[in-house]
Amino acid sequence: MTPRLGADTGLVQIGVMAERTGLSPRTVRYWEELGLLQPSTRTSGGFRLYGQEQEDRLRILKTMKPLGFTLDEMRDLIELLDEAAVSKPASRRALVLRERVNGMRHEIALRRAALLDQVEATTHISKALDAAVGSLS
Amino acid sequence: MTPRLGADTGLVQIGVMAERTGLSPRTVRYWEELGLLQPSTRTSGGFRLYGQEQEDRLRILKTMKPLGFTLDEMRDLIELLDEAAVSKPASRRALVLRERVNGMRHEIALRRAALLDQVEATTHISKALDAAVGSLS
DNA sequence: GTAACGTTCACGTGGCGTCACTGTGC
DNA sequence: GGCACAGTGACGCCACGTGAACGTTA
Repeated sequence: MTPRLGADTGLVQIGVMAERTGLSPRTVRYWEELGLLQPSTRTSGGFRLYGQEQEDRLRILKTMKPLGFTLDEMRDLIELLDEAAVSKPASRRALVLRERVNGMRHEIALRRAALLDQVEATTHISKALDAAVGSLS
Repeated sequence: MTPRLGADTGLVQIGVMAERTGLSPRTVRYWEELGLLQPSTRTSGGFRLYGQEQEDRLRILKTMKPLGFTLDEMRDLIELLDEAAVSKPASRRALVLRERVNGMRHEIALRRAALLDQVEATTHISKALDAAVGSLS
């Protein structure tokens, strides 16, 4: 009588979701605690259940994290996108959101530039290593 | 009678060096504690004195840090380069060092690839933001 | 019955910042 | 001799987790 979790719902428990996304269950719970995602529902016994939407979100988060955003910033961004998705165009709210999204884009452009600088730096270091190897040959 | 620190020696105290390199004195001392650099000498009273060589090293370290290396890894790299600089070519030691340098280069290539992936990721996120803004207009 | 899940709390780590107090030096 | 700067040592902090303990669920 307990509803099965199988193919019908497409929902999985935290362990499966963790495995799929390459995160630890512990980390998923931690991110939830910070407000980055909610399980789509829970079993009557309290087990978290996740669907495709959550998996997508986890992958996005996992991708964004190494860009140097803090988890709090990522939560803000996600809230922003969620809100934008349901906000009426041309509303006053939409104006504010557009403003904030532009701010984010600027921020991201800065990170991007920083990343490119760092790529540059790797070539410098490689050259230093080449020089070191050169003196050994 | 106390030796002057002025133009003759070119040596400066930690505060000046910190300012020059954009690091805090605390950071410079901390890096020393981890073995990343030594002051070229000290005053009789114990003040650290730094020269051009240390400044160069600090700049290199500062550049490398955002590439995702830990300070310990950076210390290893520096030791490696120092040793390579004084090691006889064609010695057995040189062989080992060349090996390790190659390992490092591989590691750096991996970081570089990761950085480029991250640059890619910024464009994806930007697109997501574009879409969000688009739905608001 | 056992593996996975739940919560809560504490601890660890890297990389410094920040006292607090003492010593140096121009 | 005054005042900024330097020294050491210890503690604090932040972000990001990772156990450990102990009970519940599938």
